Amino acid sequence: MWLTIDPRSNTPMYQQIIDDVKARIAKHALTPATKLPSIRELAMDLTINPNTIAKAYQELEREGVIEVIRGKGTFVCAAPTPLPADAAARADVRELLTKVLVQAHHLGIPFDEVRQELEHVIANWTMQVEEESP
Amino acid sequence: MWLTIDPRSNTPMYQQIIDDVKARIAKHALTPATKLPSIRELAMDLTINPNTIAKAYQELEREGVIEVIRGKGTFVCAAPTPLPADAAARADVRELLTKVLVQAHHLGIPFDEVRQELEHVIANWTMQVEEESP
Amino acid sequence: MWLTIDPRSNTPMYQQIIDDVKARIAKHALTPATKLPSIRELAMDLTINPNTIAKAYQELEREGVIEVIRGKGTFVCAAPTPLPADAAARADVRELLTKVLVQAHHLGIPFDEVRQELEHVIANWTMQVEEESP
Amino acid sequence: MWLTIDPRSNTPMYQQIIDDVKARIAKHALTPATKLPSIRELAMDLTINPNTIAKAYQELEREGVIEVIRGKGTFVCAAPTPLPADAAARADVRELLTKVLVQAHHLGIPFDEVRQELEHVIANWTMQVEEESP
DNA sequence: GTGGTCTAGACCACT
DNA sequence: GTGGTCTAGACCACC
Repeated sequence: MWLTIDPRSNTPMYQQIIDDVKARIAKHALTPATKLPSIRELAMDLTINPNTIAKAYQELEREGVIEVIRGKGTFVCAAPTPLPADAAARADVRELLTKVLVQAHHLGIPFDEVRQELEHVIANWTMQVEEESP
Repeated sequence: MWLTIDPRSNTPMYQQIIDDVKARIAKHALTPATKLPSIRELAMDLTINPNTIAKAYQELEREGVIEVIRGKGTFVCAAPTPLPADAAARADVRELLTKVLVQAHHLGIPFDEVRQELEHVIANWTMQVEEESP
Repeated sequence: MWLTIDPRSNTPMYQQIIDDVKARIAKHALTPATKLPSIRELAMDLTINPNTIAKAYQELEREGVIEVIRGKGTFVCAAPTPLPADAAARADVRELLTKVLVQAHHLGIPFDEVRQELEHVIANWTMQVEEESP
Repeated sequence: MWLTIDPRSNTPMYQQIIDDVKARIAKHALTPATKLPSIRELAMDLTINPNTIAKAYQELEREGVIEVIRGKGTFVCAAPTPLPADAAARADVRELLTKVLVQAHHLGIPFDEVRQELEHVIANWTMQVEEESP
């Protein structure tokens, strides 16, 4: 019903949870004010330690993605980032894209196909919510 | 004169070396058969432990990016990956692009701007070789 | 009409109530013998659990700030602390001021400005009664 | 030799460590590039769990106060905040000072004495490095 | 019920 | 040697 993580991945489990929640929010599969499962609940579900989920939730709260209300639960925040257009943010994205192109080159994929893949991913946005934690 | 790495970064130093070499190759700043600096040389240059560079070179060789010839030195390999168009490779790129879009969303950057940034990075390819691992 | 509390804050709600009442008294916005709203009344107003307000009132009574008279209501006490000048109290204030200066340092604010801010706060005392617990 | 914390305080131990390190830096008892004791070392010294210190160090790094160099240790950062004068920072200090004055009022300490105490604390800055974690 | 803190002890990655 | 992650299980504060 909820997210699936891979304990054997080289990216830590708490980070996988963070990434997955952020991905779900970006894809509108998780809307503002939605209540996330409680730490213990999710821990049981994933059969991992509650501390690991607590760490993920704390980091997400620190990033302003979710908010914790004492004794009530944790909820998805309203506005992700109301800033109009940050230069640092654009540089950040540019750097990520550079890394994608570097890897594409070493996989033998021409830039044209990267463009196509980007269009493909954008077109199917909000559709695939499963599978994004290798 | 050669690559610059940041010991403070949370990405391990050996990984920074790997990323930098692969980026230079992708940008044709390092062409096949080019000789890389020796481990000791580079270690002195960066004032870091030779073991760290050895680890990076080993991993690069394992990936088929460079070639170590005993007694001669280490050299950039010829063809990165001559496969025409691997499905797994495309899925790999698609996944990376998904992550970029997720982060762009949380930075408040619309998809249009991501497209623009991709074009910008492709247009300036092979030009900027400095600075991509902080 | 009355105090406003923030359930999102990391300081507990009952503590916010305590702080707010004490601040209002210190600023003479609440004078001795004034009747506070009843627990049920306030609970309805803030739409929070009556237990939370009861806890705050209990603590305020324990500190001698307010007085609960069964069947009549709760009232602001007369003299906060008539002691002339307690050494322990001064040490207490000194410690708090130390913390302020430490934080000011890490915010890049020189001590001169802290002095100015103190004068500013003292000058505008009893004027602003809203907003001091987010 | 190093900091002393109180396990029975209502402020969590990891927070006490954070506060103490920041206080020492503010008082120049800890200068940039100084190496902090290792997690295990400090854990032995304080006879508390290494995880608790790890949490404190991580938070301090997140705040930009210290920096971790993989496999080497943790060090005090150089510039705390080079910003000239932030309005939000001043408001932050103002809010803290308001709280100090509120408490001073309830302790029966007049504002004049608060002023004196502030001068006293500033005058003796960098002198007392012991005792600030009640 | 909720999340927050702490302990004990383990394993891993990096230098 | 360093810090980073995870587990098991405990206790507490808040609502």
